[in-house]
Amino acid sequence: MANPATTSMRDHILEVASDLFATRGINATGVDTIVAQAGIAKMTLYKYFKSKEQLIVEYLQKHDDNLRQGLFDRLDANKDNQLNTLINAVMEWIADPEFKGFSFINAFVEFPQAESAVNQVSVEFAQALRSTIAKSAANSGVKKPEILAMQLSLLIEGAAMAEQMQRGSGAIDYARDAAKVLIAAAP
Amino acid sequence: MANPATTSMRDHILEVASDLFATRGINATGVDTIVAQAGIAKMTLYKYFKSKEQLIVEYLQKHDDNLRQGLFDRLDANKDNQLNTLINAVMEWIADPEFKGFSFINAFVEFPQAESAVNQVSVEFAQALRSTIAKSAANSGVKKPEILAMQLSLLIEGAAMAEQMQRGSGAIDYARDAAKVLIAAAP
DNA sequence: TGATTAGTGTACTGACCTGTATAGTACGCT
DNA sequence: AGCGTACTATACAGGTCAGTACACTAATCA
Repeated sequence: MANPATTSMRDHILEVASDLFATRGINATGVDTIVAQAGIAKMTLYKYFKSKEQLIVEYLQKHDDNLRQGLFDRLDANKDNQLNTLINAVMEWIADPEFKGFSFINAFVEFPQAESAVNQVSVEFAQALRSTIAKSAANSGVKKPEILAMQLSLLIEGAAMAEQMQRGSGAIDYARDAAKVLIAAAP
Repeated sequence: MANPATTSMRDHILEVASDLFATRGINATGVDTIVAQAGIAKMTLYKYFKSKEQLIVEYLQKHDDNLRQGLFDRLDANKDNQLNTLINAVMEWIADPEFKGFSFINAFVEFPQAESAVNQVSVEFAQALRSTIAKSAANSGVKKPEILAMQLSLLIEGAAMAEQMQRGSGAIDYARDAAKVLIAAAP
């Protein structure tokens, strides 16, 4: 492990696992791979996480926290024109070369069964993002913030997929333009 | 197997596999499961398909053909207002309770590595859908059909994901509304 | 010094994976 | 009757999966 003093073992493991989940996919990443990449013993992983599923759920949680925190920081810094600020922040997030897709979408696809805890958590986070957008819309005086939020989240999720599938396709810019049109058209 | 006279063995296998891929996920569906569900011997599967990967690719191809054919039929039946016809057709496709997501998106997520044949085929089909939309846009006299097509495809893919994650969320209707706004705003 | 704690390394279990080998059966055609 | 084809059933190879057992080392702290 690189830096045991500043980074706790638990965080280190979660970080390595997150990176592998994001780049290779969740199901395609075995526990042995995580252990090897983290340079630790398997027992250590299972000391901090009771199962691979727990690791996955915490990975989703972490990504959600990061996204959420980034958005809130931007929104706090720019109190007016919240909706555009939010859209710009999300699009920059997607445009980052390190972006590997929204983890909750990927996890949802990899765990399609509603009984799965991973599936449930994914759905929750998708709804949370939508409700964050809705709050911004409400603050901007939009009459039916939930509807606009849904529409914007479609654009956002679509842009994330498109940009993942074909980097530099222009999806981000066109999504931003479309968002502006939809925002302007919302009562 | 149910009906060997009207359905060839090969089609039967592909049909069973497609159903399992769509409902359980591709990686989560083992060859043994397909074989058991189809009521055949494993050797028979490998007589018709040289690998699981080939089965996956043909599954994607089949779904793409179905979607494409459905759209063309609708477009042929309604020569004017092609863009709205197309959007309506896609949204009905998604609203179908049997709809389990666009297979090319799910496959792309399950096979994130660009080297994978499944990944490449998925990207191709995503682009093909976009170019179908672009043609309709061009026929409708839109100035920059590729841009509008990209925006509409974001909405479509987003709506597919949202409807998958939460049935009856209204995503479809709001996506349709958003599409109308974007189409009206396109030069 | 001695005990506790954190972590390592290796080997293992039992299940599941894709793909193959092999022997046998059912049936139609000539 | 004899042959070829299509398919089945079972077993297996070789690998990977998640998760556990156990003996070991190194460091900390009383």
